Amino acid sequence: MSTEGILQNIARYVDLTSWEQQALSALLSTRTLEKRDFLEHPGHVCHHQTYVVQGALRSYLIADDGSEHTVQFAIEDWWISDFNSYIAQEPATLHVEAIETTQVLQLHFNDAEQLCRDYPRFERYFRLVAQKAFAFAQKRMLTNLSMDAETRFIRFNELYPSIVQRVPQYALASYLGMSAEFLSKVRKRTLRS
Amino acid sequence: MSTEGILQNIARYVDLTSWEQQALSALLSTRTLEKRDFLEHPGHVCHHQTYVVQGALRSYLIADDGSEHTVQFAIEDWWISDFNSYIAQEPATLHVEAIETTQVLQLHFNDAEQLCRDYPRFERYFRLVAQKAFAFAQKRMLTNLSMDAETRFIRFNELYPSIVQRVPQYALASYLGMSAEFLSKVRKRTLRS
DNA sequence: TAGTTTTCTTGAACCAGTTCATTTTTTGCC
DNA sequence: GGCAAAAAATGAACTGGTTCAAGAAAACTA
Repeated sequence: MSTEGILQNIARYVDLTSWEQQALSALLSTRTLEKRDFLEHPGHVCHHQTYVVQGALRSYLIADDGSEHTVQFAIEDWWISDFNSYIAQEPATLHVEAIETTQVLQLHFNDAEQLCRDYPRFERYFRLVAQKAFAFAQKRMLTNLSMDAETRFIRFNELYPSIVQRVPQYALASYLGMSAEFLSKVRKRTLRS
Repeated sequence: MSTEGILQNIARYVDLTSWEQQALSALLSTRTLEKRDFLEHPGHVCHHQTYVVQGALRSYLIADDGSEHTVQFAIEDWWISDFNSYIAQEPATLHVEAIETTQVLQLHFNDAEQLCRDYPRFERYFRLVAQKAFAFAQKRMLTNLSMDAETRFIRFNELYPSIVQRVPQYALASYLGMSAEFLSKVRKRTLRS
């Protein structure tokens, strides 16, 4: 099982002993998804946090009017879930779906909590990750509040060119808070000049 | 010094020993702000996390065109800061300003980190708080992506009526992602019916 | 490699929300 | 209580972005 990636990721935040590394590895389960397979569904409690080894996933809401709104993309080395469902262990509202063939590692909520209890370093790791995620979410909010659609696309394209390449445009549009048609026009405009 | 509130808040997440409670209390500093006083300024590193004992604060960005965008409100029993600046210890981009006379408790970044190292329960507390904050931020993002201005106001008014009462309307508008003028019209419409 | 499905593009009509300018109301303060 | 400053309301003109409908291009599938 390929846990090197995830262990390296964690090593950027905390130094795990090899015993701790083993404890984690023992709890991770591998899973492979084909494009359009779902990892989570609205109405079902999200029991796992999912780490992407290879591939790309996206979480999104389908609103009452049928429109889709992307909450998150996850490519290699990112965690994804319906996070609210995961931490509260309440029914999910989001879909988590594979954008391409994807290999993931999953950690069950109960196991993650147990790890945190048993080993302070895991508690620390998940604290630091959550804090970073929160800061990121606030930045995104601010970007959407303060910048127009074109600027939002240009920025995102600078920051995450690899996601722009790999993800369907309608999904990116719904992440950036504009219609797919408008993103198409914006791309034409900006990539021309 | 009035630390009962904050200790109760923490007790909702973890059980602190009285020794741990004392360790925290010793590190907290009280501060009183008048309306329009600033707690943080863009360009200065945000060294503290601030807990509101009594009063109301708001954090916001001033964009290049001079427009204000509210990131967060904090009333009694909430934490506030320029969170990105705080966790990365980088210069802030946000203002944190008192909306009314406000009494706060402040915890220095270094002290918070030390507490986390010394006492796993603090690490746990800050993990749980950060996770909840992240889930909240994702929900807010989704609300802004998927609902129109009027619905956003109605929802916010249902969830946080006390904030709607206490906060200037232009600040609320900039939090909800609409112009102050439009919020004024929306209010008229919805409060009439 | 033809046929099917999915995604992307394009243009025209439209509208939710903005902007600007002005007036009214509320708040604070000596 | 009276004056100044800040906040809220109001209306008219405008615009950034949406919606709808239709066609073109990619991407799968057999």
